[in-house]
Amino acid sequence: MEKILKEHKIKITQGRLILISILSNSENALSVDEINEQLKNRGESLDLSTIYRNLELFTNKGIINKFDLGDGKYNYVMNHEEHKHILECAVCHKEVEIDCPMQQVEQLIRNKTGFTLSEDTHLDLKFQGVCRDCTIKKHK
Amino acid sequence: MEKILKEHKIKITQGRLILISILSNSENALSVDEINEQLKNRGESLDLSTIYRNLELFTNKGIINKFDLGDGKYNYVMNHEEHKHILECAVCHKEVEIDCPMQQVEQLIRNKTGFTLSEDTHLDLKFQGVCRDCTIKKHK
DNA sequence: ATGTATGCAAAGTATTTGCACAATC
DNA sequence: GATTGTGCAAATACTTTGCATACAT
Repeated sequence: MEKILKEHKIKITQGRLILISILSNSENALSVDEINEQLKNRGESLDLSTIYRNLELFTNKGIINKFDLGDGKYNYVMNHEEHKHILECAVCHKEVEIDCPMQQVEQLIRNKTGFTLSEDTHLDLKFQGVCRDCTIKKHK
Repeated sequence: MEKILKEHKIKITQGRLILISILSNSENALSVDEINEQLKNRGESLDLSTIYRNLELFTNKGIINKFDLGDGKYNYVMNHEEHKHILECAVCHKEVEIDCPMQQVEQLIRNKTGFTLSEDTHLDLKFQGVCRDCTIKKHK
């Protein structure tokens, strides 16, 4: 657990270690409520503001991802797949890089159906698109 | 606009017609704030509670979709692609049907990058997965 | 010792709900 | 005319922020 924090140059505190541990041990995206429950289960406690502040820190560092799974609040998961995809505009050929959006889709599907997608589901995803500028020009 | 409401057996009111009209005229997912702005632009007004109640109604009827685009609130779009995908468990071959999750991905990408994905991006999406029961058995 | 993290209390934002009145079929 | 929708006001849920104290290096 310490390794993750060190790698991202985050000061090590008891609370952060526990948070990372809780997140690492869950395949599901966890709500703040669920994280709090798990803290209680371990006989620990952290203030809500501390939890939120650290989750935001971890999110900014790319350690975790947060998604709304349709329940009006955020759910947090370890960011296992850090790979990117390239989007190329079909008109002007400008390129943009995006984080693979499939982790969110995987969480949504897991949440709604209980199905765990196989890891390679998205590997050959090719996105085709048109950038904003070219979209605007087209409409003129 | 009336047609959509009639098709779903929703009582026609002035407010609902305007809401559907606003949503129909936007390719982007709109936040409640943005919907409210557009109401003002048209010289109309609806109470927030009315807006929320109707958006929920439309969502339940499948007329619109709501997504969080990473800004902590919901954004609402007409549900253009109503097609489903079949998820088959690789172990027990149970099947589950899910709404195509790509509309949310498209909105996320449009929101973050300005790119509009081509409509056929997702047509040949094949999801492979394992259902909850079989996942649990595997871990035993 | 310095800088950063935490807890507490309060505030902010998005959304929901109860109820009386108004609009629709 | 009976039922359903709306506005208003208040409540709820989630998340954020300010500040004084505590912790980590």
